[in-house]
Amino acid sequence: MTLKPTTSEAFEAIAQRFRVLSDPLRLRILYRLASGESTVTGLVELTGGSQPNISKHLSTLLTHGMVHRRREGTSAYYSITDESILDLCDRVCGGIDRDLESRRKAFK
Amino acid sequence: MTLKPTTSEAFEAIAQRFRVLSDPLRLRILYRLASGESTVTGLVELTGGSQPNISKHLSTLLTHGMVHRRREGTSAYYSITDESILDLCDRVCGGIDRDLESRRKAFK
DNA sequence: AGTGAATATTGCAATATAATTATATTGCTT
DNA sequence: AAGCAATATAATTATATTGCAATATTCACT
Repeated sequence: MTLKPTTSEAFEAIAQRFRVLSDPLRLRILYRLASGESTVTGLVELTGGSQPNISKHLSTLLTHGMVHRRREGTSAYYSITDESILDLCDRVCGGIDRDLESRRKAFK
Repeated sequence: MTLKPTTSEAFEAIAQRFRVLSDPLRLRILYRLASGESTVTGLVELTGGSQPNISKHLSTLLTHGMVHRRREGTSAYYSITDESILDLCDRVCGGIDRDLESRRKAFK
């Protein structure tokens, strides 16, 4: 462990980041953006969510600096700010995977 | 990216893990447990939280497999199940750090 | 200016989460 | 078995989050 948070502000900050990632729809959006930028409409079509809902989730992702917005005409193109965010998700995925695997072993 | 979640169950599962990590007090507990197991009372003293509150947070951490509980007498010794959880936190810390650093540069 | 398309915002209802207080359980020790 | 210490569980209140429906904004085009 290289960085050790001590103040409550630090813990709040970390918790907040995790919270942003704690919604399935936001995760879906991020994974989609991993393969390149997309418009709101594109994300609406992919996810099946409503336009206002997607828009709002994108707004929170933007607020927390996880995505970047490029405006062009009436469209807004969103992209991932920091690819390492997906590394995080990947690690969590791996953790779940290992967890399920070990439970599977214990089962049989 | 090695694992790509597709089903909504998968996204829910990932989101859920992030959600467990999205509370400052739970993070504080995990960081404390990084330096070895601890009793509930120990964590109460460290964090300044109330006993029932700490107990409940430990219970959710236990439910989601992030900590292990060892009972001994009237005491319960909690420890981290998987150290890699803290790697996650560390990465988030690093992300915040880089973020602040770049903003600092942009500022001056 | 007026219309339509893309995106953003707001108000509302439902649900979920967190902390507190009070109470219950569990296991020593005498 | 009674009392005490450590932990766990309700029940309650306050707050936050989510999604939907309706509305607003912004820009392009005629």
